[in-house]
Amino acid sequence: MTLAQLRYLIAIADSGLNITLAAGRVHATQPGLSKQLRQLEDELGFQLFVRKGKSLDAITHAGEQVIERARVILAEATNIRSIAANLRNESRGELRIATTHTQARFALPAAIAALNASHPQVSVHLEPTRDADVLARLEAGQVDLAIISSTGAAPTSGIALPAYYWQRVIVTPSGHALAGRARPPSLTELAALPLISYDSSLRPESSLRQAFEAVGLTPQIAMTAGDADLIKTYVRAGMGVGILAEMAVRDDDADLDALPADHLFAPCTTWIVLRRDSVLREYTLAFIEFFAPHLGRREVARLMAGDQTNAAWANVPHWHGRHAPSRIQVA
Amino acid sequence: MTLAQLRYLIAIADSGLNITLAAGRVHATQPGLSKQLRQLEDELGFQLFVRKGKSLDAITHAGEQVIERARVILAEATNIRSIAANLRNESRGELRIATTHTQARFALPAAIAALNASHPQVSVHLEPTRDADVLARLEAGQVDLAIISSTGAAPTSGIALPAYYWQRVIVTPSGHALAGRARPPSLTELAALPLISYDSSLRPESSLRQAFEAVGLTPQIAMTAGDADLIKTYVRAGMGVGILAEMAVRDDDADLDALPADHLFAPCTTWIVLRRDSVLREYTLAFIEFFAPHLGRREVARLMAGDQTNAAWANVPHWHGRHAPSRIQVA
DNA sequence: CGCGTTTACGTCGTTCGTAACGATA
DNA sequence: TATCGTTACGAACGACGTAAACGCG
Repeated sequence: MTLAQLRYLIAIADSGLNITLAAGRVHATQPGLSKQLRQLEDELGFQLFVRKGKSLDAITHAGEQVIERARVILAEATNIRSIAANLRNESRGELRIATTHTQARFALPAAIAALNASHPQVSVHLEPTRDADVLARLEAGQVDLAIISSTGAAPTSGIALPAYYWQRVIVTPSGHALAGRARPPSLTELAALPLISYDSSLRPESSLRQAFEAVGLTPQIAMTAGDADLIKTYVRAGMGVGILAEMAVRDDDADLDALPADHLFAPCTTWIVLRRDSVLREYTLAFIEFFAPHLGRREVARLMAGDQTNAAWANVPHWHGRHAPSRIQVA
Repeated sequence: MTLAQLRYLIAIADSGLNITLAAGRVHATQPGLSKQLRQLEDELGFQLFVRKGKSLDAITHAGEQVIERARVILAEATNIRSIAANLRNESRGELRIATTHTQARFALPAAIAALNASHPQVSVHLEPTRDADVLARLEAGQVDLAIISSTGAAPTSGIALPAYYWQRVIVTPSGHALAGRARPPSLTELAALPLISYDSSLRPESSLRQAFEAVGLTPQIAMTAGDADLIKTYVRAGMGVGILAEMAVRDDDADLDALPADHLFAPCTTWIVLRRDSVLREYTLAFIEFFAPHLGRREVARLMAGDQTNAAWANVPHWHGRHAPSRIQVA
């Protein structure tokens, strides 16, 4: 058993059991991986994968267990290299972030630009990931940190640092009846309109859905999209009223009206999630502080060490606090 | 960085920074380790050890961190091999146990004999370890399980399974005044006598000491020894009254009188402690069940998974329950 | 016939042990 | 001078890549 064999094993598992693809990803040749996999299986004395003909068809039960352990080994090996890189003030490196479209499009650019200015040698990889898969990618070690939102409690896997709070807003075409009035819209009024929101609002545990159901209403979701830009496009086209994150409404949306909806829906928290026991590169800490200024090196170190005292929770800002005045109308 | 390099690194750290000794322990040559260590340091770009002349003098701060990570890596590599060995019903193996003298001498022999009968290919290594170091050796991966006693709460490091309860007994030479009476001895009476007990009873947090101090008495410890046999020897010699674990009093101590002391001292619990996230060989589970029959495969699996429901706690036996009638007089 | 895996083979790099050297107490 | 670590060297092993063969859809 060697570190290379374990690395190949993980690459194969993460490439959908396609050895050729995995070989490319680890910058090696396909016969090399094939042979090393065989040798590992020989040494362990059982199959890690189920073969169908010559191809790999599935992961063995024992294979799953081994892969789980191998991930820990590779993560710790990376940690050791991070310790070394930090110690020698190595400025190059990469930062892999798994997050959702809204974060990547509206919340992250400022922080990434700042990081790029202060650490030009760091290449940032934004990995677009479906909501449900973000934490899995983090746990699998495919990314260095995850940025994800939730209503209420922090994600249970990994270590979650609260970055900021945000609210939903109601978006209509400019001049829509809803926007002109003195009184903010109610849930009942919204339920009568065709709504456009994120894909995740179709899930029964969606906080949007739950807000309606709590008062016995069923929203009429005319359309969903994974992407705030798409939602805005279809709102412009008159397909319905958009409900989306306040970060997604910007100055260049002059042809849209945005109404606050914090009286209707519970606030959301955006979390930075880190792997437990991971050693962070210096630039990762810098990025975290750019993104969430209340999370300085000291606070992150304390939270990573498992300190549950909520000192960091006290200063979590609302999204507004850190950016140019929003276009959201105050009713 | 290779697994071998990390193994050598740990061996050196665990051999008191003596490379020659470490080389012997990993069955390799001294120049080999020396070179691999240098290569690892070159790759990481910093010194893992502080040199004094040619010798290793201390571990670097960064070295400590790397060693910590390397231990995790090696432990997980061992776990993978354990998965494999279990899967192929490998009957050979070794079981390394760190424990105190009393356990090794009086509590473990039956379980080890039973294990040897059912798994003759398993070689058991009893590692005599000072009380305070038992858990450190477990965490360092030098042993597979630790067996340790405490009054009250479970050890915090690792996963502690309660094996049995026990009490202290008062041991006197046969015919001693204390033993002949109708009433059991009081703390006040004991405090007036020269006592012989374990080394650990000198520590201020010792539960023996605390029992006396709770009622404002200071015991007169005439002598301590690490070893119940030594204590009994000096009790026989008339040097004083022994206070020791009930397991240490056996049928062949006919020339000693033993009085129960559970009305004076709080009960103790003996724990089996396992590393978190360790994969146990089948024979380790067998051993645990021999030693503590209420800890079957299912219970251990549940506790290892982090289940905090105290189902296993309900059936923890007292030492008496599992052995031939004790010689301890019931007052 | 294309895609993906395995087999075969030659080269290169690396590790390891032996032996000699060096430093330190 | 004994102990421990480093350097030097040669042999052997093992990994890797290229090229060709094999199976499968």
